[in-house]
Amino acid sequence: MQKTSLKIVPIGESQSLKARAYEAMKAAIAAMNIYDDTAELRLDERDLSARFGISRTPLREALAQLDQEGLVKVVARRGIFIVRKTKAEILDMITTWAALESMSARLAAERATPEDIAELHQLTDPYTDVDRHMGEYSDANIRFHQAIIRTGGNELIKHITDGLFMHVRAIRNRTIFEKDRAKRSVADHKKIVAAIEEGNADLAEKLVREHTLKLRAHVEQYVDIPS
Amino acid sequence: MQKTSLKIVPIGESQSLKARAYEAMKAAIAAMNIYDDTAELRLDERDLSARFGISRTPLREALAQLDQEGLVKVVARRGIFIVRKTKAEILDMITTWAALESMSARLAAERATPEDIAELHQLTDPYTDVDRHMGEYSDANIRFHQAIIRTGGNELIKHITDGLFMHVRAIRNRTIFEKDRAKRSVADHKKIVAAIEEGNADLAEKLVREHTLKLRAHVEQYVDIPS
DNA sequence: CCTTGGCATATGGTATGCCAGATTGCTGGG
DNA sequence: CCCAGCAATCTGGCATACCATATGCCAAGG
Repeated sequence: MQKTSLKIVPIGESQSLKARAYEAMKAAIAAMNIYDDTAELRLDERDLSARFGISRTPLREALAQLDQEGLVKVVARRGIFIVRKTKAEILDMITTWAALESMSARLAAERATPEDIAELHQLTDPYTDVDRHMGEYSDANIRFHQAIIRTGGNELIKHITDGLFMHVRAIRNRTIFEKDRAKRSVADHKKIVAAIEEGNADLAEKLVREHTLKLRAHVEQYVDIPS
Repeated sequence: MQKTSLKIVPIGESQSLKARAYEAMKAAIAAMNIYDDTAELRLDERDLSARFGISRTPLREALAQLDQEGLVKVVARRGIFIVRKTKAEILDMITTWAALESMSARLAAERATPEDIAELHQLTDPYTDVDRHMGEYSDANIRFHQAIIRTGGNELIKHITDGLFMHVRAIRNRTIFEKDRAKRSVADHKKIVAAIEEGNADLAEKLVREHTLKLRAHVEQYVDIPS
């Protein structure tokens, strides 16, 4: 090991235009909260490439990826459309999330470090009196679920849930604002942290699964997804 | 109803070159059983486009999708490489599969029709005397797991597992040929079918999870993945 | 005023050519 | 004989031009 080694860490972050277009598109779609407004969901290749200042080729490659990912749908000679999931698809997403996060909770119970536990506490404990922190809790709630997945340490699960994140976030944000749900959510979270902390994998998995399936049932019954 | 009505051709749908290139590439990769031979894993855009008889543009879009899917990795000015998963990634895949299939088993237990049950039996019962049917069983084994997922009825889970399928299939095929594992596999499958048949969701989920995690443990301990 | 056929236009699909970075191999100096 | 250095070449990235079809407007015919 050289003592004078430079920390070159080539951050010379000059990604390809394709990659940048992909990120930019994804961020733009995420920022528009697909399910709230009645926003325009039609896109135009030429317009986008002009606004990004690039040619259509790299943009089209980015769109092909977003298509593969299900965020967008390109229809020949018709246009490019931001995909709005149907209610059935959203329920499937929540179920899938339940499967993946509950498995992560199982893994987390087996391998969480004290730092991981501390983080989970930090995302839960301050909200015992949830009424006073509604604004923040919505965010903490989401970060809590991501923390469990991260603690589980399965990169593939993280990758897949990242793809679902945009949609699930929109749903969680929409449903958490009923006071009762927030209160029960916090209570659930505390039990989950406790189970992980004591290394009870079966219990942690079960609690997370039931917590998320509760959300699923709620959405199925009460939430109206415009189509 | 006119007697001389035209038999209008259904659709006459010709896919885009991009879509066809995508399918062709995927099939080609699947057919080469990535983990067995020491096959060439470098590809060349120009060569491929020439062999497909198309230009580079649609091919590149297909490759961008395969990249997004993780099947292929394109490196600027270096080449395109078929991705060989590392052992850690394969273990993550099996774990993810366990999460998704066990959730599917839970759903299956709640909604399986008599036809679904019959199919599961058909993929299990004939192999009680597994020694006599090793060749077929390897295939039936895989179809069994896919049948559970299909019966679960969650399209997203099906889509995700389809993406993992190529890799998981290679692993299952490689590990099933130890007679003891095959025998225990059949026994596990029978219990799973029974649990689904009697609508015991908790049990079905647990059995599937443990079945697949058993595979994970086996792979972790005994299978060597060349890198 | 309604129907109908065609033309203009919009929009994604494909082909092609050039660019720049990376690789490879040859050559000339040591 | 070895190796540094340069140049030809390989390879993916990007831009541009052209193609094919879906839509919509409009005019001609009834």
